[in-house]
Amino acid sequence: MTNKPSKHVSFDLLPGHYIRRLQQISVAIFLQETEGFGITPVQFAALSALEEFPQIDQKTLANTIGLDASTIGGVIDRLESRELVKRNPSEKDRRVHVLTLTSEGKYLLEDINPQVLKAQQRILSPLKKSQHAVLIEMLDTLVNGNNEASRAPSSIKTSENNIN
Amino acid sequence: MTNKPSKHVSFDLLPGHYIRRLQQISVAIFLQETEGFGITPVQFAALSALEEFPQIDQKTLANTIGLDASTIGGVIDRLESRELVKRNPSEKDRRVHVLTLTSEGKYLLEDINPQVLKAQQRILSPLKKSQHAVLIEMLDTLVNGNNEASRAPSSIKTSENNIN
DNA sequence: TGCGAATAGTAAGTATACTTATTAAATTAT
DNA sequence: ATAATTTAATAAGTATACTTACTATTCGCA
Repeated sequence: MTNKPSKHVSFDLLPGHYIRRLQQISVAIFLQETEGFGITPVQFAALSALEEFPQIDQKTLANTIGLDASTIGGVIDRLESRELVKRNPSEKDRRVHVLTLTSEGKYLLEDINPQVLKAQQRILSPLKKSQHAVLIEMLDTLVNGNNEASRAPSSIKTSENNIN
Repeated sequence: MTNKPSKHVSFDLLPGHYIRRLQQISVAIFLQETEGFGITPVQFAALSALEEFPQIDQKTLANTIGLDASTIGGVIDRLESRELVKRNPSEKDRRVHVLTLTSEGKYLLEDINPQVLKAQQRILSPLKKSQHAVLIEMLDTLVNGNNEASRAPSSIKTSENNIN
């Protein structure tokens, strides 16, 4: 490594490069396995979060799935135009749009879930089964350990006592 | 702020979700550590690849850093407008643009390299030192093991799809 | 040699994902 | 109570990153 003529960095040894490539691959596999649903990974995350936490507003949803406030609007626009999600004005705070899953949204989630799981397994498939949990654990450590670096930190993880 | 997390949030146990979040964080840290250079991770990868493999064309560069052919054009546009890179017509093949690093490009690479290394260390910092190589190894396994899933694989051509 | 196939690059369209700025509404401070 | 601040959402601008479609050129082969 130090016998290289120049002091350039071999970009393919850098974690950032691998992380970017893995994200590209992860998205590609997700889209392949969920073909026909027309749903992106981010849209799926939004729908899942809405199923788990109904009636949340856009900002909370953004924080939950790790998105910037300015990004979530477009995501909701696309889900709303397909009537998978509804935007309702809040009575308590007129700035807020309360989000709800429609029945179609719920049905789609049910249908797509097995395919999403298949995609996740396929992403991990080059690793030995015993290594899957090790990787997840490491990713969790990296994401939560670098929480402050992200614009949209998942604050729900750190504030309460649910850290395991 | 006070949104109650569930013990078992399905989507954030999924590797795809962690990978997406880690990519966001990785980019954010890169940009923080290289502030003032105005260079993105992809642009850095392109410059590094050009330093290592001078005189390559856009397609080869795209394959080298794992980018789609339609994405590399814009990246080169931006680097060329800052005169970090030059597009030269090839004499052998008039379709091809041969790329070269300018002196400014080389100087910038030299200057930015320490900051890039710092960024990479910061990304990994939540892990124990002994785990760094384990993670890189796993990422390498995942990226190369899922090579065919990516649009821009380094060498794989799906010769099977001659179906017209 | 000539013609269809393949290739390099570009363009248009869609979807994250960020930044800063703006608007409207709610909250805090004086 | 009014002013200052904060907040939720949106908008405009930039940069990946993909898809399909298109042009220009080169290659393969009969």
